[in-house]
Amino acid sequence: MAKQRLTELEGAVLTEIGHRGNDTSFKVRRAFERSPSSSWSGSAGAVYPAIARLVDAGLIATAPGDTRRKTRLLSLTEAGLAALEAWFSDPLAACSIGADPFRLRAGLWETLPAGRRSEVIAAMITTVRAEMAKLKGRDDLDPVERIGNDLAQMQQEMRLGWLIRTKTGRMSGCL
Amino acid sequence: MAKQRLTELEGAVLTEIGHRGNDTSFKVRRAFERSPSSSWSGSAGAVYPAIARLVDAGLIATAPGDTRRKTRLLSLTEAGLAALEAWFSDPLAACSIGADPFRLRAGLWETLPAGRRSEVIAAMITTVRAEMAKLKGRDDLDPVERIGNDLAQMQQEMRLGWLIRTKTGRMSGCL
DNA sequence: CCGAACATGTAACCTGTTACATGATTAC
DNA sequence: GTAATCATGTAACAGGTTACATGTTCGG
Repeated sequence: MAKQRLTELEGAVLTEIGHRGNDTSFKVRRAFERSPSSSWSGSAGAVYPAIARLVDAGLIATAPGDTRRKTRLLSLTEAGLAALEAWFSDPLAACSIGADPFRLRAGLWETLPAGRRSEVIAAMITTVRAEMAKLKGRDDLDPVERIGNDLAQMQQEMRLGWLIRTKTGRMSGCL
Repeated sequence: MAKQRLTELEGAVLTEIGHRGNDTSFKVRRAFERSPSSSWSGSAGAVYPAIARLVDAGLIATAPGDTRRKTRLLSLTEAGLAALEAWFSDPLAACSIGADPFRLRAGLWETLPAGRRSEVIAAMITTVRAEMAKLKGRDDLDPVERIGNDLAQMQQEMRLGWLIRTKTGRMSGCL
């Protein structure tokens, strides 16, 4: 009955329901769709089955909402709240490295010939700046999401700093 | 025949073969197993089928190696090299946000009662320091992987800074 | 000789993606 | 009225995880 360990998606679903006021499956799904992170597609085929699993595991309770639209209001059970806290308090899971597309690719840019490398680095700088502007423009965030958004901005700033250091370091060597 | 778009795993496989001297399926797999990132399991059921797909797509060429052990030596075809470069040069893919377990959880720590929150933050600080030490201890890295390792360290340093700022900020309010 | 590491793969299962299907409500 | 949004799901497919199966080579 009780789930062994929550996936990232399941933890995020419990977060949406427990701390972000998204009380229907649709709102949870839409929240993922609007997330700036590329790892959340918010596809119905992922979110609805995940919620169904969590209901089966006794972590989410359902109550009838607007009956004409057959909406189901979702809330965390006590077990769900405990599972969520266990999920987000686990240091090994929280502090692990994760999947960063930038980190995965950055080493390869150095293997390019100098001209092409400058082009690619310049394109990356432009794109990081654009992504950062998007993150800064988000203003309808609750406190929980605000912190995630701040951390995402800090990561983009870190990338930008690295790109600029790399560029100037290499360029000065080429002149 | 040609693949439409490479997944992160497929791009990483081509990287291992093209720029890290891992010329057999087993070495590629072992490289993923030893990666500090939690997103690579290096499971045979992921790596071998991925390589098979890339061979089918004409991106990887195979040559017989030690025949007794039926090893196959892998190398990138011209198409494979081009696909790899397209993969790592795409700015939108490279600069997207990715899946960060820390960012996903950090907002929730603030929802804990003060005592529990201090405990959790302290545990996170300890774990981030330990992870950072592991990253610093890795010394058998080629140039491509070295850059990825540096970026991972920078991210852990960023996390540590955030944790300490959060802790002191909150603690001073509590005193 | 025996265990660890090398070397390659498969099968069952679970999860996520894409695309489809259905229908109600709201804004113009 | 009609297009967008709300609202809930399913089916086919792709991909990853776990566990298993098989055999070789090397160090002690």
